[in-house]
Amino acid sequence: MYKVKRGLIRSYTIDEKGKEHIYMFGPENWIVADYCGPQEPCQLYIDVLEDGELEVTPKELPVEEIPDPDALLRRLQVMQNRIVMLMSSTAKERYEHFVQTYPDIIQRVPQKMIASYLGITPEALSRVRKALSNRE
Amino acid sequence: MYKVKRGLIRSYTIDEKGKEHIYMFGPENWIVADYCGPQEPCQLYIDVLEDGELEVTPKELPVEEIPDPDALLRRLQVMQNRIVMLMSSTAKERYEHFVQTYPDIIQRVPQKMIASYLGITPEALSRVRKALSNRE
DNA sequence: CTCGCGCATTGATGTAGATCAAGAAAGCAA
DNA sequence: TTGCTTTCTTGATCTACATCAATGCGCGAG
Repeated sequence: MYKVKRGLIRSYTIDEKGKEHIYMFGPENWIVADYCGPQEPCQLYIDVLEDGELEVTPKELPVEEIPDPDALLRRLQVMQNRIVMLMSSTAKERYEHFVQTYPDIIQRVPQKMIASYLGITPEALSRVRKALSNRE
Repeated sequence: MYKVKRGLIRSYTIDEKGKEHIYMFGPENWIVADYCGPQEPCQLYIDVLEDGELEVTPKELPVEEIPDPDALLRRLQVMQNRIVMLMSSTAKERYEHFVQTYPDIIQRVPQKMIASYLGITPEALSRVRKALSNRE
């Protein structure tokens, strides 16, 4: 469980076909963690995109001492939105939503990572962007 | 925030095109809630599939008094899996995973709801099932 | 029983986005 | 600067799944 003080990190999985899927970005003040059970192997990888400073919490911590329970609720909310979005929106809609929600992140990571976060290929994202910029 | 004592409930959204998307099923001992912010309108609907008994917690409850914080962590884990799955798996893989994970629910709800949970159409689910039963 | 209605199945066709391949730009090291 | 690597773009084709439409199958109400 990492709390980002400065910098930018990402967490992602690699599926059976070897493809990376970005699960979330962690800019300043976000908490990034792999919430897997106590014994099961975690399925997320985490790495650093921009140097910075992290605060690490061991996952053995008893639940009662979770530093910021509100953050958990906010996280649930974000994930809920993400699921609804993955089920009901097109690539274009998802991208527009991402731009609105995380305008700063767009500047800070390569497009292929945004594509990966959105669940589409870099090619598809490129075309979406083109379509949007054409119709101003 | 509902805790299911007996019975079966579901939560779902309705998108702009009027389509329903089942967000989760709530069998015995599950907690179902819409984790939206304090003011924003909730986006989930909840209704009952099998009569039973619910325990209701008002959402104004301060975070510290959340009855079962472990449940929140488990929930995060389930949602994490769901997101990864929506991004990386085909309809068939998602269905197989669902069957393994919730074998009982399959018996209890109509297929169209399972399709909706998986993010596919009932027709597509029907074909997936046919394909699976053909190759034994 | 039988009528009606929601659910499941099946087929034909459409489409968003994936995949493959090849260039063009943009970093970045030396 | 030059060259090398990585990212972005563009086009052609392919495929999983959606959509539309028709048919069959329970099942509950009358």
